[in-house]
Amino acid sequence: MSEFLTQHPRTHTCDVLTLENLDQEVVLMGWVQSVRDHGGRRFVDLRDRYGLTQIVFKPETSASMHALAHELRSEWCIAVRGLVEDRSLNGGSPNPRLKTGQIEVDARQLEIFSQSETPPFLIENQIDTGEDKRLAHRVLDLRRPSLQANFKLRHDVMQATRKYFDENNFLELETPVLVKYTPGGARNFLVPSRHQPKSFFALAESPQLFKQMFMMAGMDRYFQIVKCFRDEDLRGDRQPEFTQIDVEMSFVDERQVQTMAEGLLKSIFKKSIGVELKAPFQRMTYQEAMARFGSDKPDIRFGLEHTDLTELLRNLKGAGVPLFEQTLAKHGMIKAMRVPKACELSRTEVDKLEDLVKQLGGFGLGRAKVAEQGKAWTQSPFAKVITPEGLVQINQACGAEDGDLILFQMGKPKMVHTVLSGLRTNLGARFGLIPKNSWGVLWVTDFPLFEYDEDQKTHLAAHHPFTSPQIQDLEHLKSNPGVCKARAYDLVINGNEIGGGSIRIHDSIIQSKVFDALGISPEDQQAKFGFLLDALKFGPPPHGGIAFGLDRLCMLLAGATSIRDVIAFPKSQKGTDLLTQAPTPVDDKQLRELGIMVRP
RNA sequence: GGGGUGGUAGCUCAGCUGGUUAGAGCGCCGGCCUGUCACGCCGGAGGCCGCGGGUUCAAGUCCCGUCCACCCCGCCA
Repeated sequence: MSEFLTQHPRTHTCDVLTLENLDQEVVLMGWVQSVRDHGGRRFVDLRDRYGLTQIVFKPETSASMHALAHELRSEWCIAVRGLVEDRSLNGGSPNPRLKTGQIEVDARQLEIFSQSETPPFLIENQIDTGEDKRLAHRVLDLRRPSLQANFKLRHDVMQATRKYFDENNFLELETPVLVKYTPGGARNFLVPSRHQPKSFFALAESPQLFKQMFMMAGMDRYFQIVKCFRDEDLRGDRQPEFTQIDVEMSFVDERQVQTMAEGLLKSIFKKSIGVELKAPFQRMTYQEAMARFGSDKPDIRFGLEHTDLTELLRNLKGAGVPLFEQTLAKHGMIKAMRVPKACELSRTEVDKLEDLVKQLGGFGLGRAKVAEQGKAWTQSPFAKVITPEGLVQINQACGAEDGDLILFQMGKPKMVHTVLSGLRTNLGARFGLIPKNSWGVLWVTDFPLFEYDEDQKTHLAAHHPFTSPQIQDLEHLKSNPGVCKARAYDLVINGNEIGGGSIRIHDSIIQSKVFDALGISPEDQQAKFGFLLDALKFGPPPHGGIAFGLDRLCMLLAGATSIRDVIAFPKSQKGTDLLTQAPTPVDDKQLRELGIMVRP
């Protein structure tokens, strides 16, 4: 039994003691950050969640404790009782970098709760350890002050969220995790049913339909901080299980959902990092975002905008450049990005950009350096063949002046946008064009309702099949689904998709038409979504909502570069848990019980 | 599914065109040290060079395969 825990409970945390506590007897508990042993003076930095406090062991205070302190090693868990002393009165010097740097605790009593093996890496903020090792020893990794700060921030975000929605009459309601499997969309994790052999649940990829049914049930305003599961390939900002702030409201249009979301974001930014966001947020249509930035989640904190040259060059019949002519003949797109001369790129650096282009799926990188008052190009494969008129018009369209570099990309629009926006992000970061401590927040609106899938030769829902079409497009649902726009909106922060939502369909006739456009037969509609269609028969309210990626939001607020730094126990990129080694095979007995046979 | 980067001591990394006994810094262990806080000084231990093949008189180094981590494309209604 610990004498400390029964007789001397903790009196303070390691961040609070100052000269105001002089001569008080205090009890601190925590981990040994470091030991500096001078023989007659032994210094220990004691660390807990809150901070560091220096402990000093002196033979004249306690010879036995001074001797015991000799045993101490990094990460041992200890308790210390002693008097708060002024460092500078003891022949020492204050440490201005520590909140508690004016004082030290002269230890009269030391208890070692537990010893520690030598940790595989240092517990300090500067992380220079491979991520696989950090994840394998996640408990130690989480002891780092920087990660502890991340999780404090995550807590603050969640609390701000709950408070905000509570104050605005939202109910925090829960939805099932084990749900009906529905094909389409993200791959589902499957859970075999023991009671219903050969049948499976899916883990919810989002609470979408349940929150809509809450609206139909008259709950009026719903929110939930909820885990979602998607069995897709991972990225730095994507985990197979992640957390959403999920919201749904009745009797609203886009603007009201967005205003509510802006209030939430303002509150979260204020309470977690003390930043005042200005609302309403900037707005941009999907079309404009793609045209100017080649992305539906543009980082608007810097320039390097794109120019579409397709029409211009079509009018000029390719302007003498065979590559342009071929692209136009194949109905491809030609876009350019002006890199101002301030962003100096050597020829070899531009050559290296070509590698990036290929990584992004492009074939090559057209280029031209503007010279002679915009009358000539150098360092360009097009320079010899382009018509003078074409050259001048391209320069003008791009706003390019002498010394500027124009980068070209042409082909299928999707590829052109992927490559050019990838280049933009890369160069923006390389030239430090992104202002520090700035927040590029915007709504992207007017998304297409459908995307055409070239493999399946069919239209798929761009957002999800319950998204309401814009009213002027209703007539095109059948005849020309490709032009229909959705009442959908994304919230983008610093080039990250942080949230997305829509106004939903509350009219069963329109819902059927959308299903028709998606090529889902009436029988399938009934089999897959019968419960929803049924609910739509009983007076559904107009409703809409939004969901935010809590992990991504916390990542941005924490200044982290990976979502894994704000998830306590994340998975590796292959979806495995390096800490517990999950997933693992299971016993035959278990499989038999579930009626499952595993292929060898 | 595809492309890229990396894997050498506990950690971070160096190791050239293949050539003696594979190095450094930090950490670790022992000793000394009464004012450190990146403490200092002296001494010491520590290696399946990711794994499996191959080429060669000789492989950390070259070739093939494979595993793992990370980044990107596809994918993520």
